[in-house]
Amino acid sequence: MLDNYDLKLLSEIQRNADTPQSELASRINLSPAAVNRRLRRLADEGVIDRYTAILAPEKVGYPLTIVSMIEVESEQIDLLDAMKRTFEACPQIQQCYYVAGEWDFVLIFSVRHMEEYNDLTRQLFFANNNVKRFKTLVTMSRVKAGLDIPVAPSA
Amino acid sequence: MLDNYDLKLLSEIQRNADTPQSELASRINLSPAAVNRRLRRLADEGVIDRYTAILAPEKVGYPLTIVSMIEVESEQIDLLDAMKRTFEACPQIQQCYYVAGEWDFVLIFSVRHMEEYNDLTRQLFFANNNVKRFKTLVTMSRVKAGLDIPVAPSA
DNA sequence: TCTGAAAATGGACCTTT
DNA sequence: AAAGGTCCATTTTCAGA
Repeated sequence: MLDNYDLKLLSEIQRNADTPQSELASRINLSPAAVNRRLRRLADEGVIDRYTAILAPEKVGYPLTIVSMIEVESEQIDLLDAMKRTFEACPQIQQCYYVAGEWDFVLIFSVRHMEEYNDLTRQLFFANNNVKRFKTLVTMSRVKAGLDIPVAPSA
Repeated sequence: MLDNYDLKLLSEIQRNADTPQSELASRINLSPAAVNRRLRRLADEGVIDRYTAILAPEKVGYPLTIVSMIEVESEQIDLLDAMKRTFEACPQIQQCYYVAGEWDFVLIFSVRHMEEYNDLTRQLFFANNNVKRFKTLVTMSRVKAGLDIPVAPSA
C-alpha cells in the first residue's frame, strides 16, 4: 500500500512540511508532478492527518509542561467516555492516552504557570468523582518533543 | 512582543499550516503581505519552531503507543546527559521529558509491535546501569495527540 | 513525463502612525 | 523607525495532454 517513495516522502515532510514539492522530487528521484499526486493521495487516504506549525512553548508564554497520571474509580464505559471528552476539550491538554497498567490515563499539559495547572486539577480531577487518585510530574526539561513516526524506507 | 495578530496567526497555523497566506489574511483582516512578513518574522525568531506533517500512526504501521517512566540510579549530570542524548537519538521515542517527582524520565514511544518495544527496553533500559527501575503503560486509545499550544488572542 | 495556467509567495516601494 | 498596503516578479502547485 505504501511504497518506498511514499515512505521517503512522509519522512521528509515530517522533518519539514515546508519543503517545495520540486525539492522533494529531486531528493527522492521522482518528477514534481508525481510528488504532487502522491502527497494528495496520502492526504486523501488519511495517512497524512494534517499539517501543522510546531511552536516553541516558552516563546508564547507556555513554559510549563506537566505530565499527569490518573487512576479512575470505575471503568464503566460511559464514565470513561465522559472523561475522554472532557480531556479532549481542554485546550491545555496536548495529549491524552488511555492506558493499561498501574494508571488509566496519562495526560500532557502545556500551561502558563503552576497556578493554571492547579486550577485545572481542581476542575478536572478534584471535581470529578471518578478520579480515584492522580500524580503530577513537572517537566524540568523537554528533552525531545515531536509526533514523528520513524517511517524509514526499507533498504 | 506578540500582538493579537500574531496570536491569531499562530492559532490558525497550528490548526492547519496549509492555509494560504491570502486566506489567513482575510481571516484576521490584514493584507497578504503583512501576513507573509509576520510569518517570516515568527519563524526567524523561533516562535514557530518548524512546520510538520502529522501522520496517522496506524496507517503507517506504528499502531502501538507506549508511555514509560524511568527512575535513575544517579542524577550525576554527565550520566543524565548521556541518557538524554540516547533517548533523543532513538527514532521510536517521540517525546522525552526529564521530570521532577516520583520518576525522572517520561518517554512516549511509537512502535510497530510489542516485540519492538521489548527490544528497545533491552537496549535502553536493561543495558543501562543508571536505570534503576522503569514502568510501562500500554496505550489502548490515543484520546488526543497533538502539540498545540492554546495561544488564544486576548479579547 | 512534460507543459502551461492558476495560485501563492515574497520583494520593492510608497504611505501611515 | 516600525508596520501596513499595493503592485509586481518569481516560485510553486497542480491539472490536462
